[in-house]
Amino acid sequence: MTFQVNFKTGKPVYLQLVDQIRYAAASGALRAGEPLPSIRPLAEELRLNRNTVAKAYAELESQGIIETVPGKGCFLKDGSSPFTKKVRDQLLVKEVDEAVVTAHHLQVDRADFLALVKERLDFFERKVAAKKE
Amino acid sequence: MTFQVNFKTGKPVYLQLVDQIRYAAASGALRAGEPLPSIRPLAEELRLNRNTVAKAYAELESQGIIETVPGKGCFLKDGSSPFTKKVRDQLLVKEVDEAVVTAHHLQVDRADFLALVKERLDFFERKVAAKKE
DNA sequence: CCTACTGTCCTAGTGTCATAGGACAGTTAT
DNA sequence: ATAACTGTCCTATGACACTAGGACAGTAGG
Repeated sequence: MTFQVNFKTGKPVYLQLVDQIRYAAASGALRAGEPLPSIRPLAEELRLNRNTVAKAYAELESQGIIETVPGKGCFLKDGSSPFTKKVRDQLLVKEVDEAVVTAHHLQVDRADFLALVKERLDFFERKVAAKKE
Repeated sequence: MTFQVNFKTGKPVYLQLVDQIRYAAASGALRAGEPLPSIRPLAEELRLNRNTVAKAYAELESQGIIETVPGKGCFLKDGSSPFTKKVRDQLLVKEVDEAVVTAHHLQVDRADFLALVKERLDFFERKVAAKKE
């Protein structure tokens, strides 16, 4: 659970944090019900202002990924996406299309692309399995 | 070749244009060597400033997708990605991972996700084929 | 040459992002 | 009750991205 932010990328720091926490949750480094690092200590460790970290957590809560309990802290929610199947597909199609369009411009053909997708699915599944033992 | 931008999304307008032109190129609406709409007329049609459109075109050129000829205009380049296989995979992995992580949080399982990816690949292939006739 | 078109550069105005610190409400243990 | 935590809200400030309009350079055709 070690995060890294970069000021030079142009991408807002709080969104970088959001991505990394989403990634940590999907790869099993964080599990449902576990507490996230407290805002102030994490901000100090990353040399950020507490408000920047707080903004990232607020964004994660609005995405339904974490839950904050007043006075206690923030915790990773267990599954149960708050969206309907239709909305979830809309969200996913958007991201999948971006990858497909990029593959086209990079001249990566269908077979190579599918192989890459499977490889990354395996990668995450292995990570989650390793954490469960 | 009709584009639409939205000021309320928070995403910079010039990046929305970049996405749409990338999409148009990948789906066959634009083909290699064809000229893109001129900056000023397109800006007027979309009610944007010329520089906003110009910035989108500059970004596309830096991505190796279009080519601008001084005094003449901008044209869609033919394939031949300027990146090595290794760099291309790095770029793709980043986008694929984002989709995989999102799928995890949306509780979409491996089979459904792979089916969606194949469906979108088919979708683009059909569009390109339809334009070729 | 001159006009009309192409894209580009330069300089402002506006807004967002990140920092900073003060104050507040809820929880927990002493 | 007190102290030490948790997250939250507020305002102010500096840096930078986005948008916008004027002026400029290259190209093509009358």
